[in-house]
Amino acid sequence: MDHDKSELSERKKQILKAIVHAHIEGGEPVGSKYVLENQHLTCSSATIRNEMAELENMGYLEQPHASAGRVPTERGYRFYVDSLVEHYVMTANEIAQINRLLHAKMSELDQILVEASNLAANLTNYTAIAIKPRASSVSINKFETIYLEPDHYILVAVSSTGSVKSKHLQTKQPITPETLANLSDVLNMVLTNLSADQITLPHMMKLEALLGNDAHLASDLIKAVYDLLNELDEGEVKVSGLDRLLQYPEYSDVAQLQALLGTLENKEEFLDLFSKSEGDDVSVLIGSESEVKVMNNSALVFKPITKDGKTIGAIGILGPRRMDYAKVLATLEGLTGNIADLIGSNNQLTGGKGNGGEQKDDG
Amino acid sequence: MDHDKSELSERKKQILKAIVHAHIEGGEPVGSKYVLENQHLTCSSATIRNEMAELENMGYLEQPHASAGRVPTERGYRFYVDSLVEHYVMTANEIAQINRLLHAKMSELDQILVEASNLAANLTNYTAIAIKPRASSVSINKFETIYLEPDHYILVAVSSTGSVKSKHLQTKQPITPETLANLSDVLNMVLTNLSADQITLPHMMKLEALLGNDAHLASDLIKAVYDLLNELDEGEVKVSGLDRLLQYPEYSDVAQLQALLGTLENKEEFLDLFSKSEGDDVSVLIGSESEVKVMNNSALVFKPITKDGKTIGAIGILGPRRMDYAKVLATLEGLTGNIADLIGSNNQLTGGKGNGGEQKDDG
DNA sequence: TTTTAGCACTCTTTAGCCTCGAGTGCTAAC
DNA sequence: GTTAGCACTCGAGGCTAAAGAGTGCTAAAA
Repeated sequence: MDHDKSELSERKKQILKAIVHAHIEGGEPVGSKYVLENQHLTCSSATIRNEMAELENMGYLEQPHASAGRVPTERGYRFYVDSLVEHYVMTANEIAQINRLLHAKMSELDQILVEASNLAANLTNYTAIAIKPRASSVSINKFETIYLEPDHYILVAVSSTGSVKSKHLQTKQPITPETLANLSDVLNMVLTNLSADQITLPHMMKLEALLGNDAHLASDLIKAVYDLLNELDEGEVKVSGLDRLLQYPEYSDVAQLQALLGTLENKEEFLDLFSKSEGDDVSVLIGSESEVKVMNNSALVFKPITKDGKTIGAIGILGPRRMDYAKVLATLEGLTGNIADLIGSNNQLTGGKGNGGEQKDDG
Repeated sequence: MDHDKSELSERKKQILKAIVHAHIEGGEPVGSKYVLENQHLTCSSATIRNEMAELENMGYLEQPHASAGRVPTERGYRFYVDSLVEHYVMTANEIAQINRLLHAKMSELDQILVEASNLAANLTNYTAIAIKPRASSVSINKFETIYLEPDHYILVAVSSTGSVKSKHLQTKQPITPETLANLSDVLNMVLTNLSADQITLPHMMKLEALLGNDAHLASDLIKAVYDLLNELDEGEVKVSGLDRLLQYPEYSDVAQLQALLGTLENKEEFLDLFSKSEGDDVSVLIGSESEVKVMNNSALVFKPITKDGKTIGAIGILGPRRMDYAKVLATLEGLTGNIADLIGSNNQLTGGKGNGGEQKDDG
C-alpha cells in the first residue's frame, strides 16, 4: 500500500471530497451511486466503486459493514482538512453578526471570549468553548486596598495579564484608612512581580518589618496574596451551546455523551490540550488525534488568541468528527481575527499596544 | 372522587410510600406483588390491588398501560413530599464532606456557591445548580481607581452586596495619579448608593462640574459605571454534574434532553423561577409545578441562602421527578445551613456584604 | 490498460407474528 | 372488608421473511 498523499489522483481526490461532503451533511455512509449523481464525473458507478475500494485500501475510507456505503476515516478527514477543504465564504449576515460583536466594544477579555464563543456556537451550530489558559507564572503588578469598615477591607490585585481580582479581609483589631494606605504601599514594594512560588520567607519577613505596628496583619495578607495568585493561575473553560451536540446522531449513545459531558465539566483535560498547542495557528484535532479518549468520534477545532506573543485565550468548536470544517475554520478565523483587533486597537486593555490580530487562512 | 388528603387511610399511605420508594429506586412501574413482599402488610395482593386502584382514582397513581404496575403521579409525589417523606439521616462520611467544605474557609460567596453545588451534586448524584439571583437594584457603595499608565487606569467598584467589579479604562489624554485620586473622590461623592435607573442627568452634570478640568472623562465614566451596575444586577446560574442527568432513563429521550440543556444554558427561566420564591425555605417543584415547560418529568429542589433577610444565593438540585427527595432535602439543608454559618461568623463577608471578587479580562 | 455493464452476493432494516410473563380487574367465596 | 382464582391485556423479546441498498467480481468493450 502506498499512502503517499501525492499519489492520490485528481479523480480520487474529487471522489473523496464528494464523500466527505455528503457524509458531513447527512452522517450516513455514502454509496457510489450518490457520488455519481452529485458529482458530474465522466465515468460510471463501477469505476467509482473501484476507486472507492482503492481509497479504502489506502485508509481514507471505511465500510461500517460489508454492504453499506463508505464513510471517511479519521485519516480521510485529516487529508480533507489538510489538502482538500475549500475556503468557506461567509454570508453577509454572518459577517454582520461578527461585526455586531465587534462593535459591542467590551473591554474585558473574559466577557469577549464568552460572547465570541456564544456567537461561534450560533454561527456553526456546534458546541463552542471559550478557554482562558492556565498561566503558569502570573504575578501581581499592583495592589490596592479599599477601606470599608474599621475591621473590614478589600484587597485588590492587578495581575501581569491585566486581570483584576479582589478579596475581602477582616482584621481582629480595628485599623485606620491610613494604616490601610500604608499597607498597600508596602505590598506594592514587597510582593509585586512575584509568582506564587517565588514568595519566600524573606519576603514575608520584609513585609512584617515594613508593616511595623501592623505586622500582625502580615500572615493573613500573605495567605490572601497567595490565594489570589493561585486563582489568577487557574485556567477556565466555558461551554456554549451544549444542546447543539445532541442534534447529531453520533451523540445519541448516552453512555458516551455522559463521558463527554463529564470531561467537559472537568476542564482539566481540555486545558492540557490547549496548553500543548503552540503559536496562534488553528489546531484541528480529529478523533483520536486528541488525547482525550472520550472524543474518539468527535473533532475539536480551536484557535488561540495571542497578544504580544502570549496566548491570552482561545475559542474552540466541538462537534462530531464529520464537522463542517470549512465553515468552522472560517468562523474561527473571522472571530478571533476580530477579537485581536478589538484588543489591539480600540479598547482599554492596552499598554504596549498590540499587534492587531494575525490573519491565518485555512488549508 | 374525594381528594382530601386526610382521607387517605394509614394503609393507603403505607402503600403509596412503598410505591414511591420503589419507583424512586428503580424507575419502573411497581406492582402489587412487589409492595406485598417489601412491605410487611397483613393483607393479600388482591387487597393491595384494590387499594392501588383507589389511589389511582384519587389521582395519586397512574398506569403507563393497562397491564403494567403503577407509577406515582405528580400529585402522588407532591403528597409524598408534603406528608410522607421521612428525614434522611446523613452518613458520617457525608457529614464529613460537608464539614470539609466548611473548613475550606473561602471568603467569596461565588466560590462558596460553586463549591457547595459541586458537593451537592456529588452527595445526591443529581445535577446541582448554584444560583446568584438577579439583584433588582444594586448600587455601588464605594469607588476606587488604580493608576496603571498615563492613559490607562482601572475603575473598581464595591457594590452594596459586597461584590467587587472592575473595568479597564483608557483616556485620550494622559492623566496624573493625582487627577485619578480626585476622580475617585468625585465618584464617591456623586454616584454612590444609586441604582442604574437612579442615575440621571443632574448626576452627570454634577460629575462634570466637580471634575473641573477633567470633565472630558465624565461620559466614559458614566458609561463604565452604568455597565458595572448592569453587570452587578445580573443573576448567574452555574451547573455542576450535568453528566449525572444522563444516568436516569427519563433523560434518554434526546429531544427532551436537548430542550432541557438549552433551557439550562439560557438561565433566564431559572432565574425567574428563583426570583419568585420567597423566604429562605426549601422549594420543591415537581414536574409541571414549575413554569419551565421542559421540566415536565423533572423535579427541581432549591434552597435560598439568606443573610440579614436578603437572598444572596441559592443551591438547587435538578433531577428526574422520581427524585430521592429525602436525601436531597437533607443535603440542601445541611449544606445551606453551613454556608449561612460560614458567612455569619467565620469569614470576611460580614456587614451585610455578600459576594466577592469577579475578575475580568486578561490582556 | 482502463472502463463499463451486469449480476450475484451480503448485510441491514423493517414488518409481521408469535410466545412469554407481568400485572391487572373482576367475580365469587370467606 | 378481604381473599383466592382466573381471564384478560399489553409490552418485551425473539424469529422469519421480504425489501433495499450497495458492493465485488467477471467478462466484454474501448
